[in-house]
Amino acid sequence: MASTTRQQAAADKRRQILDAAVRVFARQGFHQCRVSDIADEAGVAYGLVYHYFDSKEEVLDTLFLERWDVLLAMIAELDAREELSPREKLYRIASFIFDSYRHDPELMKVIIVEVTRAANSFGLTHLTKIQEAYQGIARIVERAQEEGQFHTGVSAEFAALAFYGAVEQVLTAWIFEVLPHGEEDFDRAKEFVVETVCSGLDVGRTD
Amino acid sequence: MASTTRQQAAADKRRQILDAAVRVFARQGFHQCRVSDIADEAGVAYGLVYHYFDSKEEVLDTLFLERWDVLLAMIAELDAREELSPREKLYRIASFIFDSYRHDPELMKVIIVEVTRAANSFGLTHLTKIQEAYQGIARIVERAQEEGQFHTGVSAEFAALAFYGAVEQVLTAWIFEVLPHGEEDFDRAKEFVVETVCSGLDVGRTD
DNA sequence: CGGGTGATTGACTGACCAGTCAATCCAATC
DNA sequence: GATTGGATTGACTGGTCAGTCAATCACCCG
Repeated sequence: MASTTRQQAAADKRRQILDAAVRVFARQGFHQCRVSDIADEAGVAYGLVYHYFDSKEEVLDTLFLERWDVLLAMIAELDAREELSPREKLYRIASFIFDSYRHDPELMKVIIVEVTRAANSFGLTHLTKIQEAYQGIARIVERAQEEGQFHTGVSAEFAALAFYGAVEQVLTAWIFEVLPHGEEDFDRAKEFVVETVCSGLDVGRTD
Repeated sequence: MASTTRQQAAADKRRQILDAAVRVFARQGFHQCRVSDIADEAGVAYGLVYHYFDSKEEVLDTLFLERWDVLLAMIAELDAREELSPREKLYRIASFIFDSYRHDPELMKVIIVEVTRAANSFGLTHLTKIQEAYQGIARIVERAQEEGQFHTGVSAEFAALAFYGAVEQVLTAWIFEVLPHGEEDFDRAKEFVVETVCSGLDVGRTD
């Protein structure tokens, strides 16, 4: 177990750097911070960051993928659950995303602001990964349309984009404090987004 | 009128620089391009950019505000039009934005990618302006709720965010070619976004 | 014309910072 | 207690660019 201790210590240091990076990226932004800021925040020498990562970008990269892959797995799993209504599926996706923010606002801020909404070179690197999320949502909508639970007047791709766009926009509003967000707002937001996308704003629905 | 000619020439040069900046920003991105790229594209000396603008950012600034102020005026004007249904009002806002893209995709790409979705220092500078758009849309929704045309189960702010988020997401998908966009897709997009937000995806509506 | 004012030029400077690297440390192993 | 190799250090380098500025140009007015 001796070597395990060594490996464990190394893995801990790596994580320590990643955690520090989240705080620094959230506070200053990816482009505005220096690698030395991350090292300082982690209480580690400058060069060590380059021992564990090839570049500054790879640090952000790692943070994004760690979390995004969980989302993708979650969407895929949801798609297969025949017993759930499409509305319930969308509700769970919205829940997952909003709860991710509730649980770790700094990490979600970094992911949304520096990757998902970042149209610069970096955002493009992960375009495929981001698209996978849209496509997963679109598949859920499509299936609901085939089964007659959603009407077919709107293409599934558009619907997925609209749903995801609404979620991200609310999150962005929270991140930049354009919209207040107390503890109860998280659950309201889930309901609201799903309600809007599924039932719309018009009066005269059954619901 | 001699001095007018002089002034006119100067104004033309300024515009020439702005137009070049749109192309360069759209092609390379704000942070990725150098001021010399703008000057070269405009066929003008490096220093002249600084004769007409205080900084690289002021160039982007100017491009954004020129267009965004038109949008804000349009929303405000729409809000006052008693005879239009809320659905029609939202349709016109979506139309304005999508048509702006159709008419000048490079400019809209710059505005969306480098300002509206740019959460970095620059996006924050214009947060207030961007918020004004949300608030304008929210006012339209609110008014529709008061008059019983929209149900009150969703707060007007959330609805506005969802609507704008959906529009921006579709635009972003076009910009990054995640979604194809032939000439007929513009009109489809307007319908789809408004349909989704107003009537929702559920079956069993009157419409 | 001649002087003045604003337009135009582009070389240069100063600051910044990602990534490198040679040196040092230290824990595990024999 | 000597050896080895990964972990750790931080000074340094090389390249990039925004913004400055002194010089030059061209139009206009008296």
